[in-house]
Parts: sequence; C-alpha cells; structure tokens
Amino acid sequence: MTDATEKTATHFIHEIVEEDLRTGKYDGRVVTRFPPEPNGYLHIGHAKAICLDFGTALKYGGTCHLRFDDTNPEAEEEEYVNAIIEDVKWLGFDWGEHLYYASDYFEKMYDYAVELIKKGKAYVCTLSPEEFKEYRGIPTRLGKESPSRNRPVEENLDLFTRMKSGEFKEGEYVVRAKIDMSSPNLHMRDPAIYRIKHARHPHVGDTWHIYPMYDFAHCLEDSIEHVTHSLCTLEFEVHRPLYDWILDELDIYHPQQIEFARLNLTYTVMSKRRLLELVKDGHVNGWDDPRMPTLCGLRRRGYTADAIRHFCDTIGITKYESLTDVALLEHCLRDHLNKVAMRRMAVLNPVRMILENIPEGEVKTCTAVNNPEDEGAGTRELKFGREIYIERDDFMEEPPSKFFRLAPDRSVRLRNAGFVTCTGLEKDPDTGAVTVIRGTWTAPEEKVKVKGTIHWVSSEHAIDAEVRIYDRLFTVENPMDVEEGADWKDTLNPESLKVVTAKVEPTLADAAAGTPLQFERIGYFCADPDSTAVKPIFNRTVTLRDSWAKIAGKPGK
RNA sequence: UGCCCGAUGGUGUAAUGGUAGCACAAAUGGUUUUGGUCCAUUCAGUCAAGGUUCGAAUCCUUGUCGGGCAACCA
Repeated sequence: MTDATEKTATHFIHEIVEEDLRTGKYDGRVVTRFPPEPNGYLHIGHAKAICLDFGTALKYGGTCHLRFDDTNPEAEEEEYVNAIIEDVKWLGFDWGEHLYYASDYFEKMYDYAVELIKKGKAYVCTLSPEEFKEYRGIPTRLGKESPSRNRPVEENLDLFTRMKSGEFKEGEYVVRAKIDMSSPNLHMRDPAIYRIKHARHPHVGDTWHIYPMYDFAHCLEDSIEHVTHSLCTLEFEVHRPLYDWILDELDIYHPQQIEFARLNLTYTVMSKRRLLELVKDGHVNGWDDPRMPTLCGLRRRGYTADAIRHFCDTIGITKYESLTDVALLEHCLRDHLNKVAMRRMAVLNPVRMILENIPEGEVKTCTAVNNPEDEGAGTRELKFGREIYIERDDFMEEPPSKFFRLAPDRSVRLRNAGFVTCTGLEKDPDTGAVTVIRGTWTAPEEKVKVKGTIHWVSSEHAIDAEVRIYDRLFTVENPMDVEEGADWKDTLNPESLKVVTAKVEPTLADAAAGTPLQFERIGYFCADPDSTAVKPIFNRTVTLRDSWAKIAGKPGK
C-alpha cells in the first residue's frame, strides 16, 4: 500500500482517498466498485470509470468489486453480463472473489424498506404514475403531499407484504420514502423506492414481484459491501442527498459518493441509447462493429487494452464536462502499437511492375526486420521475382516537386529489397490509367542515392486479402450538437467503411485475429475474427501519421 | 422565475496564496531502408468586473457562459 503520508494523488478523488487514509476514516480500507447495469455493452466511457474504480483500489492496496446493478429485470439480460465480464477482464482488471449482483441483496433491501416503513419514513402510495408526476411538481414549483402520505404504519406494512406476494397489478402501488415535497431537489420529493414488476429476473428468476429503484438500491449495495468510495458520474450529484438520507435514516454503514465527469470524445456518440439505435437501424454491423466505441468494437478494430488504459490515465479525472479530442486516443494507440506490431507489407491499391532485368522464373530472396522497435521480434525471408505489385499512389507520371516516390526515370528504394528505376509505363488506351510500370532492379549493395522508399509484394507469392478500411463514424466533432429538428444520424460518415481486395505478403495467411500488425507505410491492422486462411480479412485499426498526406493536401484518413 | 455543479493555450490536464507546467494537436528543422518512430524548436492560456493580500489561476462578492435535475430507468 502507498504510504498514506506521501502525496501521490493526481486528481481530486485520490486526494480525498489519501486524506481518508491519513485520518483513518475507514480504518485504512479502500473499497471501490464498478457497478454496470447489464442492459448493454461497455464502451470507452465505461473504460474511464473502470480504470478509475479498479485503478484506485490497485493504487491504494484496496479491492474493487464488479457488481451488476440488476434492479430492473425488464431491461437486463444474461448476454450482457457475460459480455461485461469479458470486457473488464480484457481491459486487464481482476475483481478476485468480488463478483456481486444487486439482486442477491433483494431480501436485505426488502427488510430495510420494512424498517423505513416501521420508522414512519416510508409509505405505500396509491397515486397513479400520472398523479405521481403531477404531485411531484417541477423545479420551479413545489410539490404537494400524496393523500397516502399519512397512511398508518400497519396498513403500509400490510400493503407492502401484499405487493411482495404479487397480489397487485404493476403501477397499482409504489413505496415512497417520506422526505420533503417542498425540497428544491426533486429527488427528495418523496421518491419511489419500490415498484411492482411481474417480470422474470435473469439472475434471480421469478422470486420477486417488486423491485427496488436505483436510488434505494445503490446506496444499500455500497453499504452492504462496505464500499468506502462510491465513484460515479456527475449526473448522480443531485442524487447524493438521497443516498445519504437513506443510509442515515437506516443508521447503517455509510460509504461516500464522489462524482466525476464522464468521457466525451470527438466524432463519437457514447450513450447506450444512441449506440443501440446505430445497431438496430443497421448503420453498423452489431455491437462489436469496429467503428463502434464499445470495448468489443475497439477490440475487434485492433485497439489494445494497454492503449486504452494509458488513454484513461492521460485524460485525468475532473468535474469539468470536457470533449476530448479522439486524436489523443489515437496517439495512445499508435504509441503502443508502434512498440508491439509486427511489420508486414501489403499493397492495398496494386499496380503491376515488371523488373525487366530479372529473368522470368528467377526467384530472389531478401531479409526483412519484423519490428525495428523490438530486436527480439526477429526477421523473416521474403521472395520476389520479375513481377511485383506496388502501391498505385507510389507512382506519378508527372510528380510535383515534393513527391519522393517513383516516377519516369526516377529511382526509389524497394523496402528490404534493393532499388528500382522506372524505365517506362503502359496505359489503358480507353481510361488512361496506368496498367504496368516497367523498370530495372538494382541490388541493395549498389547503394543508389534515392529520396524515397516504397513497399511491394511479389506477384507470384502474394496472396489476396480483404481489407476493411475503417474511418471515423461521424463527420462532425460533436454529433450531438445538431440544429434543432435535425437528426444526429445525418452526420454519419458515409465513407466510414471501404472494403478493398489487397495483395499481401504470404506470411499474413495465418495471422491470428487481433494480433497487432503494421502494414508498412500504411497503418496498423489486425486480422478480423472472421478471417480464415482461405480468405484472410484485415481491419484497419488506425493509419500511420502521414505527413505526405498533409503536404499533398489529401484527406489522408 | 428553483436547486446543484463547473470554467486555465485549439483540445485535455497540472500548479491547493509565491516563477502558469505537461501531454495531444498544429508549424518548422534534424536523423532515418517506413514521408513511421525518435530528437530539437516554435505557436498558444488563467471567463469578466470588483474586493482581500506584499503577492491571487487559487480566497470573497457580483455577473457571464456551459452542464445537470421534473422514469414506478440506471
């Protein structure tokens, strides 16, 4: 554990934790929890919370619980539980024995509600949902008390018991905390704490006909687990008085809730509702579409857990609602990928090149370094012959001044394999497109003076691969910030996915899904889970930084 | 016309009454068998007005702007 007297905090939450450690507020314990509702997939915004929750426990020698906040059976599914477990593991965190379900506490919660009723601090209300809303008032107008508010305790108890046994229809009764209908905080105007739902619960089955509301359940979950610091996002700030009220009235163990700002990323939407809409409307191919900001989507795209954790460390924790540039995430990604990705050669937009001084049938070999950033990654042998493919963009018949690649009568280095000099070209007479580039090959020993290096694959040895070129999903920085009446989906990028058939070096035939690769001079890629040896499929994770694209004024992305 | 929270370069974030720093982005140059990486340099900031103080990003007041709160969702 970190020495409690040594200040190592980098943000206000850790300052609070360190202060609590100093004063012995929780006997030196640090217990946090990550409490997802299993009603959707985790996204990069959750990663920020996960890194904070688990990271805080790790830093201060405490524990972090993974707890499913499954208090609403209508929305929740087993499928999501499994996906969430997989994603948190993948991110690199370990909850040990501490996997919990809020639904396992339903009996205790019920007892606590009974206790509140007995204390005259809760009552069964007969108001319909519409009346409930009407009585609550609005921020600028006081609420008024429910006619049920002074129902005798015995009657409340009887009704609550019968609610539990399933005697009533949904919406017929609700249990409310008795607080203050004139509070300026709407959440304190006798909030509902239990409602009737005749729904089968994915974790506890048909045992219950009543389910606790978030505000009642969450503080109890934290209390039961002896959580010390209950970290959540800013929108729960106005709920904190209620969190405290319930624990105070029950006079039980009292964790402290601390709020921080959620993550917003440029060119991204983050809400579950909107992500669901993208999936349902077919704008993407499922929750794990590589364009999605979901953890499973990012994973399929080729993001590494390491990069995401580093990103979460870099953005910091504050109460200011910021919009983080997705370029920072991409920076963290490239930073990690550069260190670990195996270099390979792939030609995404091939054009044939004939090396006229290499006889037909002759096969040459060369040695290529797998990763210049990691000597341990070794080398590999590559074969080539008279005909190779090069990138169409690497040749220009009439090159501008700063173009360092191949052009008529010019020489360039062939990555790992000597040099070529362009001696001629053939064009399609109808379209004018270059069909064949002719040239001569020079061995690497010759040390030709050139300004550029291009990548290539051998026509005879290369294999075909499907390459999915992903780009950002939206065309504007903040898709949520649209004109009144406009649809945020109008800002979707119609070119967020382009599929091409590429020529790739044969070593790529058996690439394992997800393993980071760099297609040299192009970008980082990884094999898709759908990839097979017969039909390899690669996803573009992110481009390399491309200063030529800037010079040439191309979109580059 | 309610209550709560917030405001530091283009972006994100430090400085907790004592030299406004870091990262990303952008720009320039160097190295280079990836126009990648790496290295160097540059650009650029305390929302406003008062007050307290020898001294204010920091404390106080007022204002401005932004966000949140009116599910029997979480």
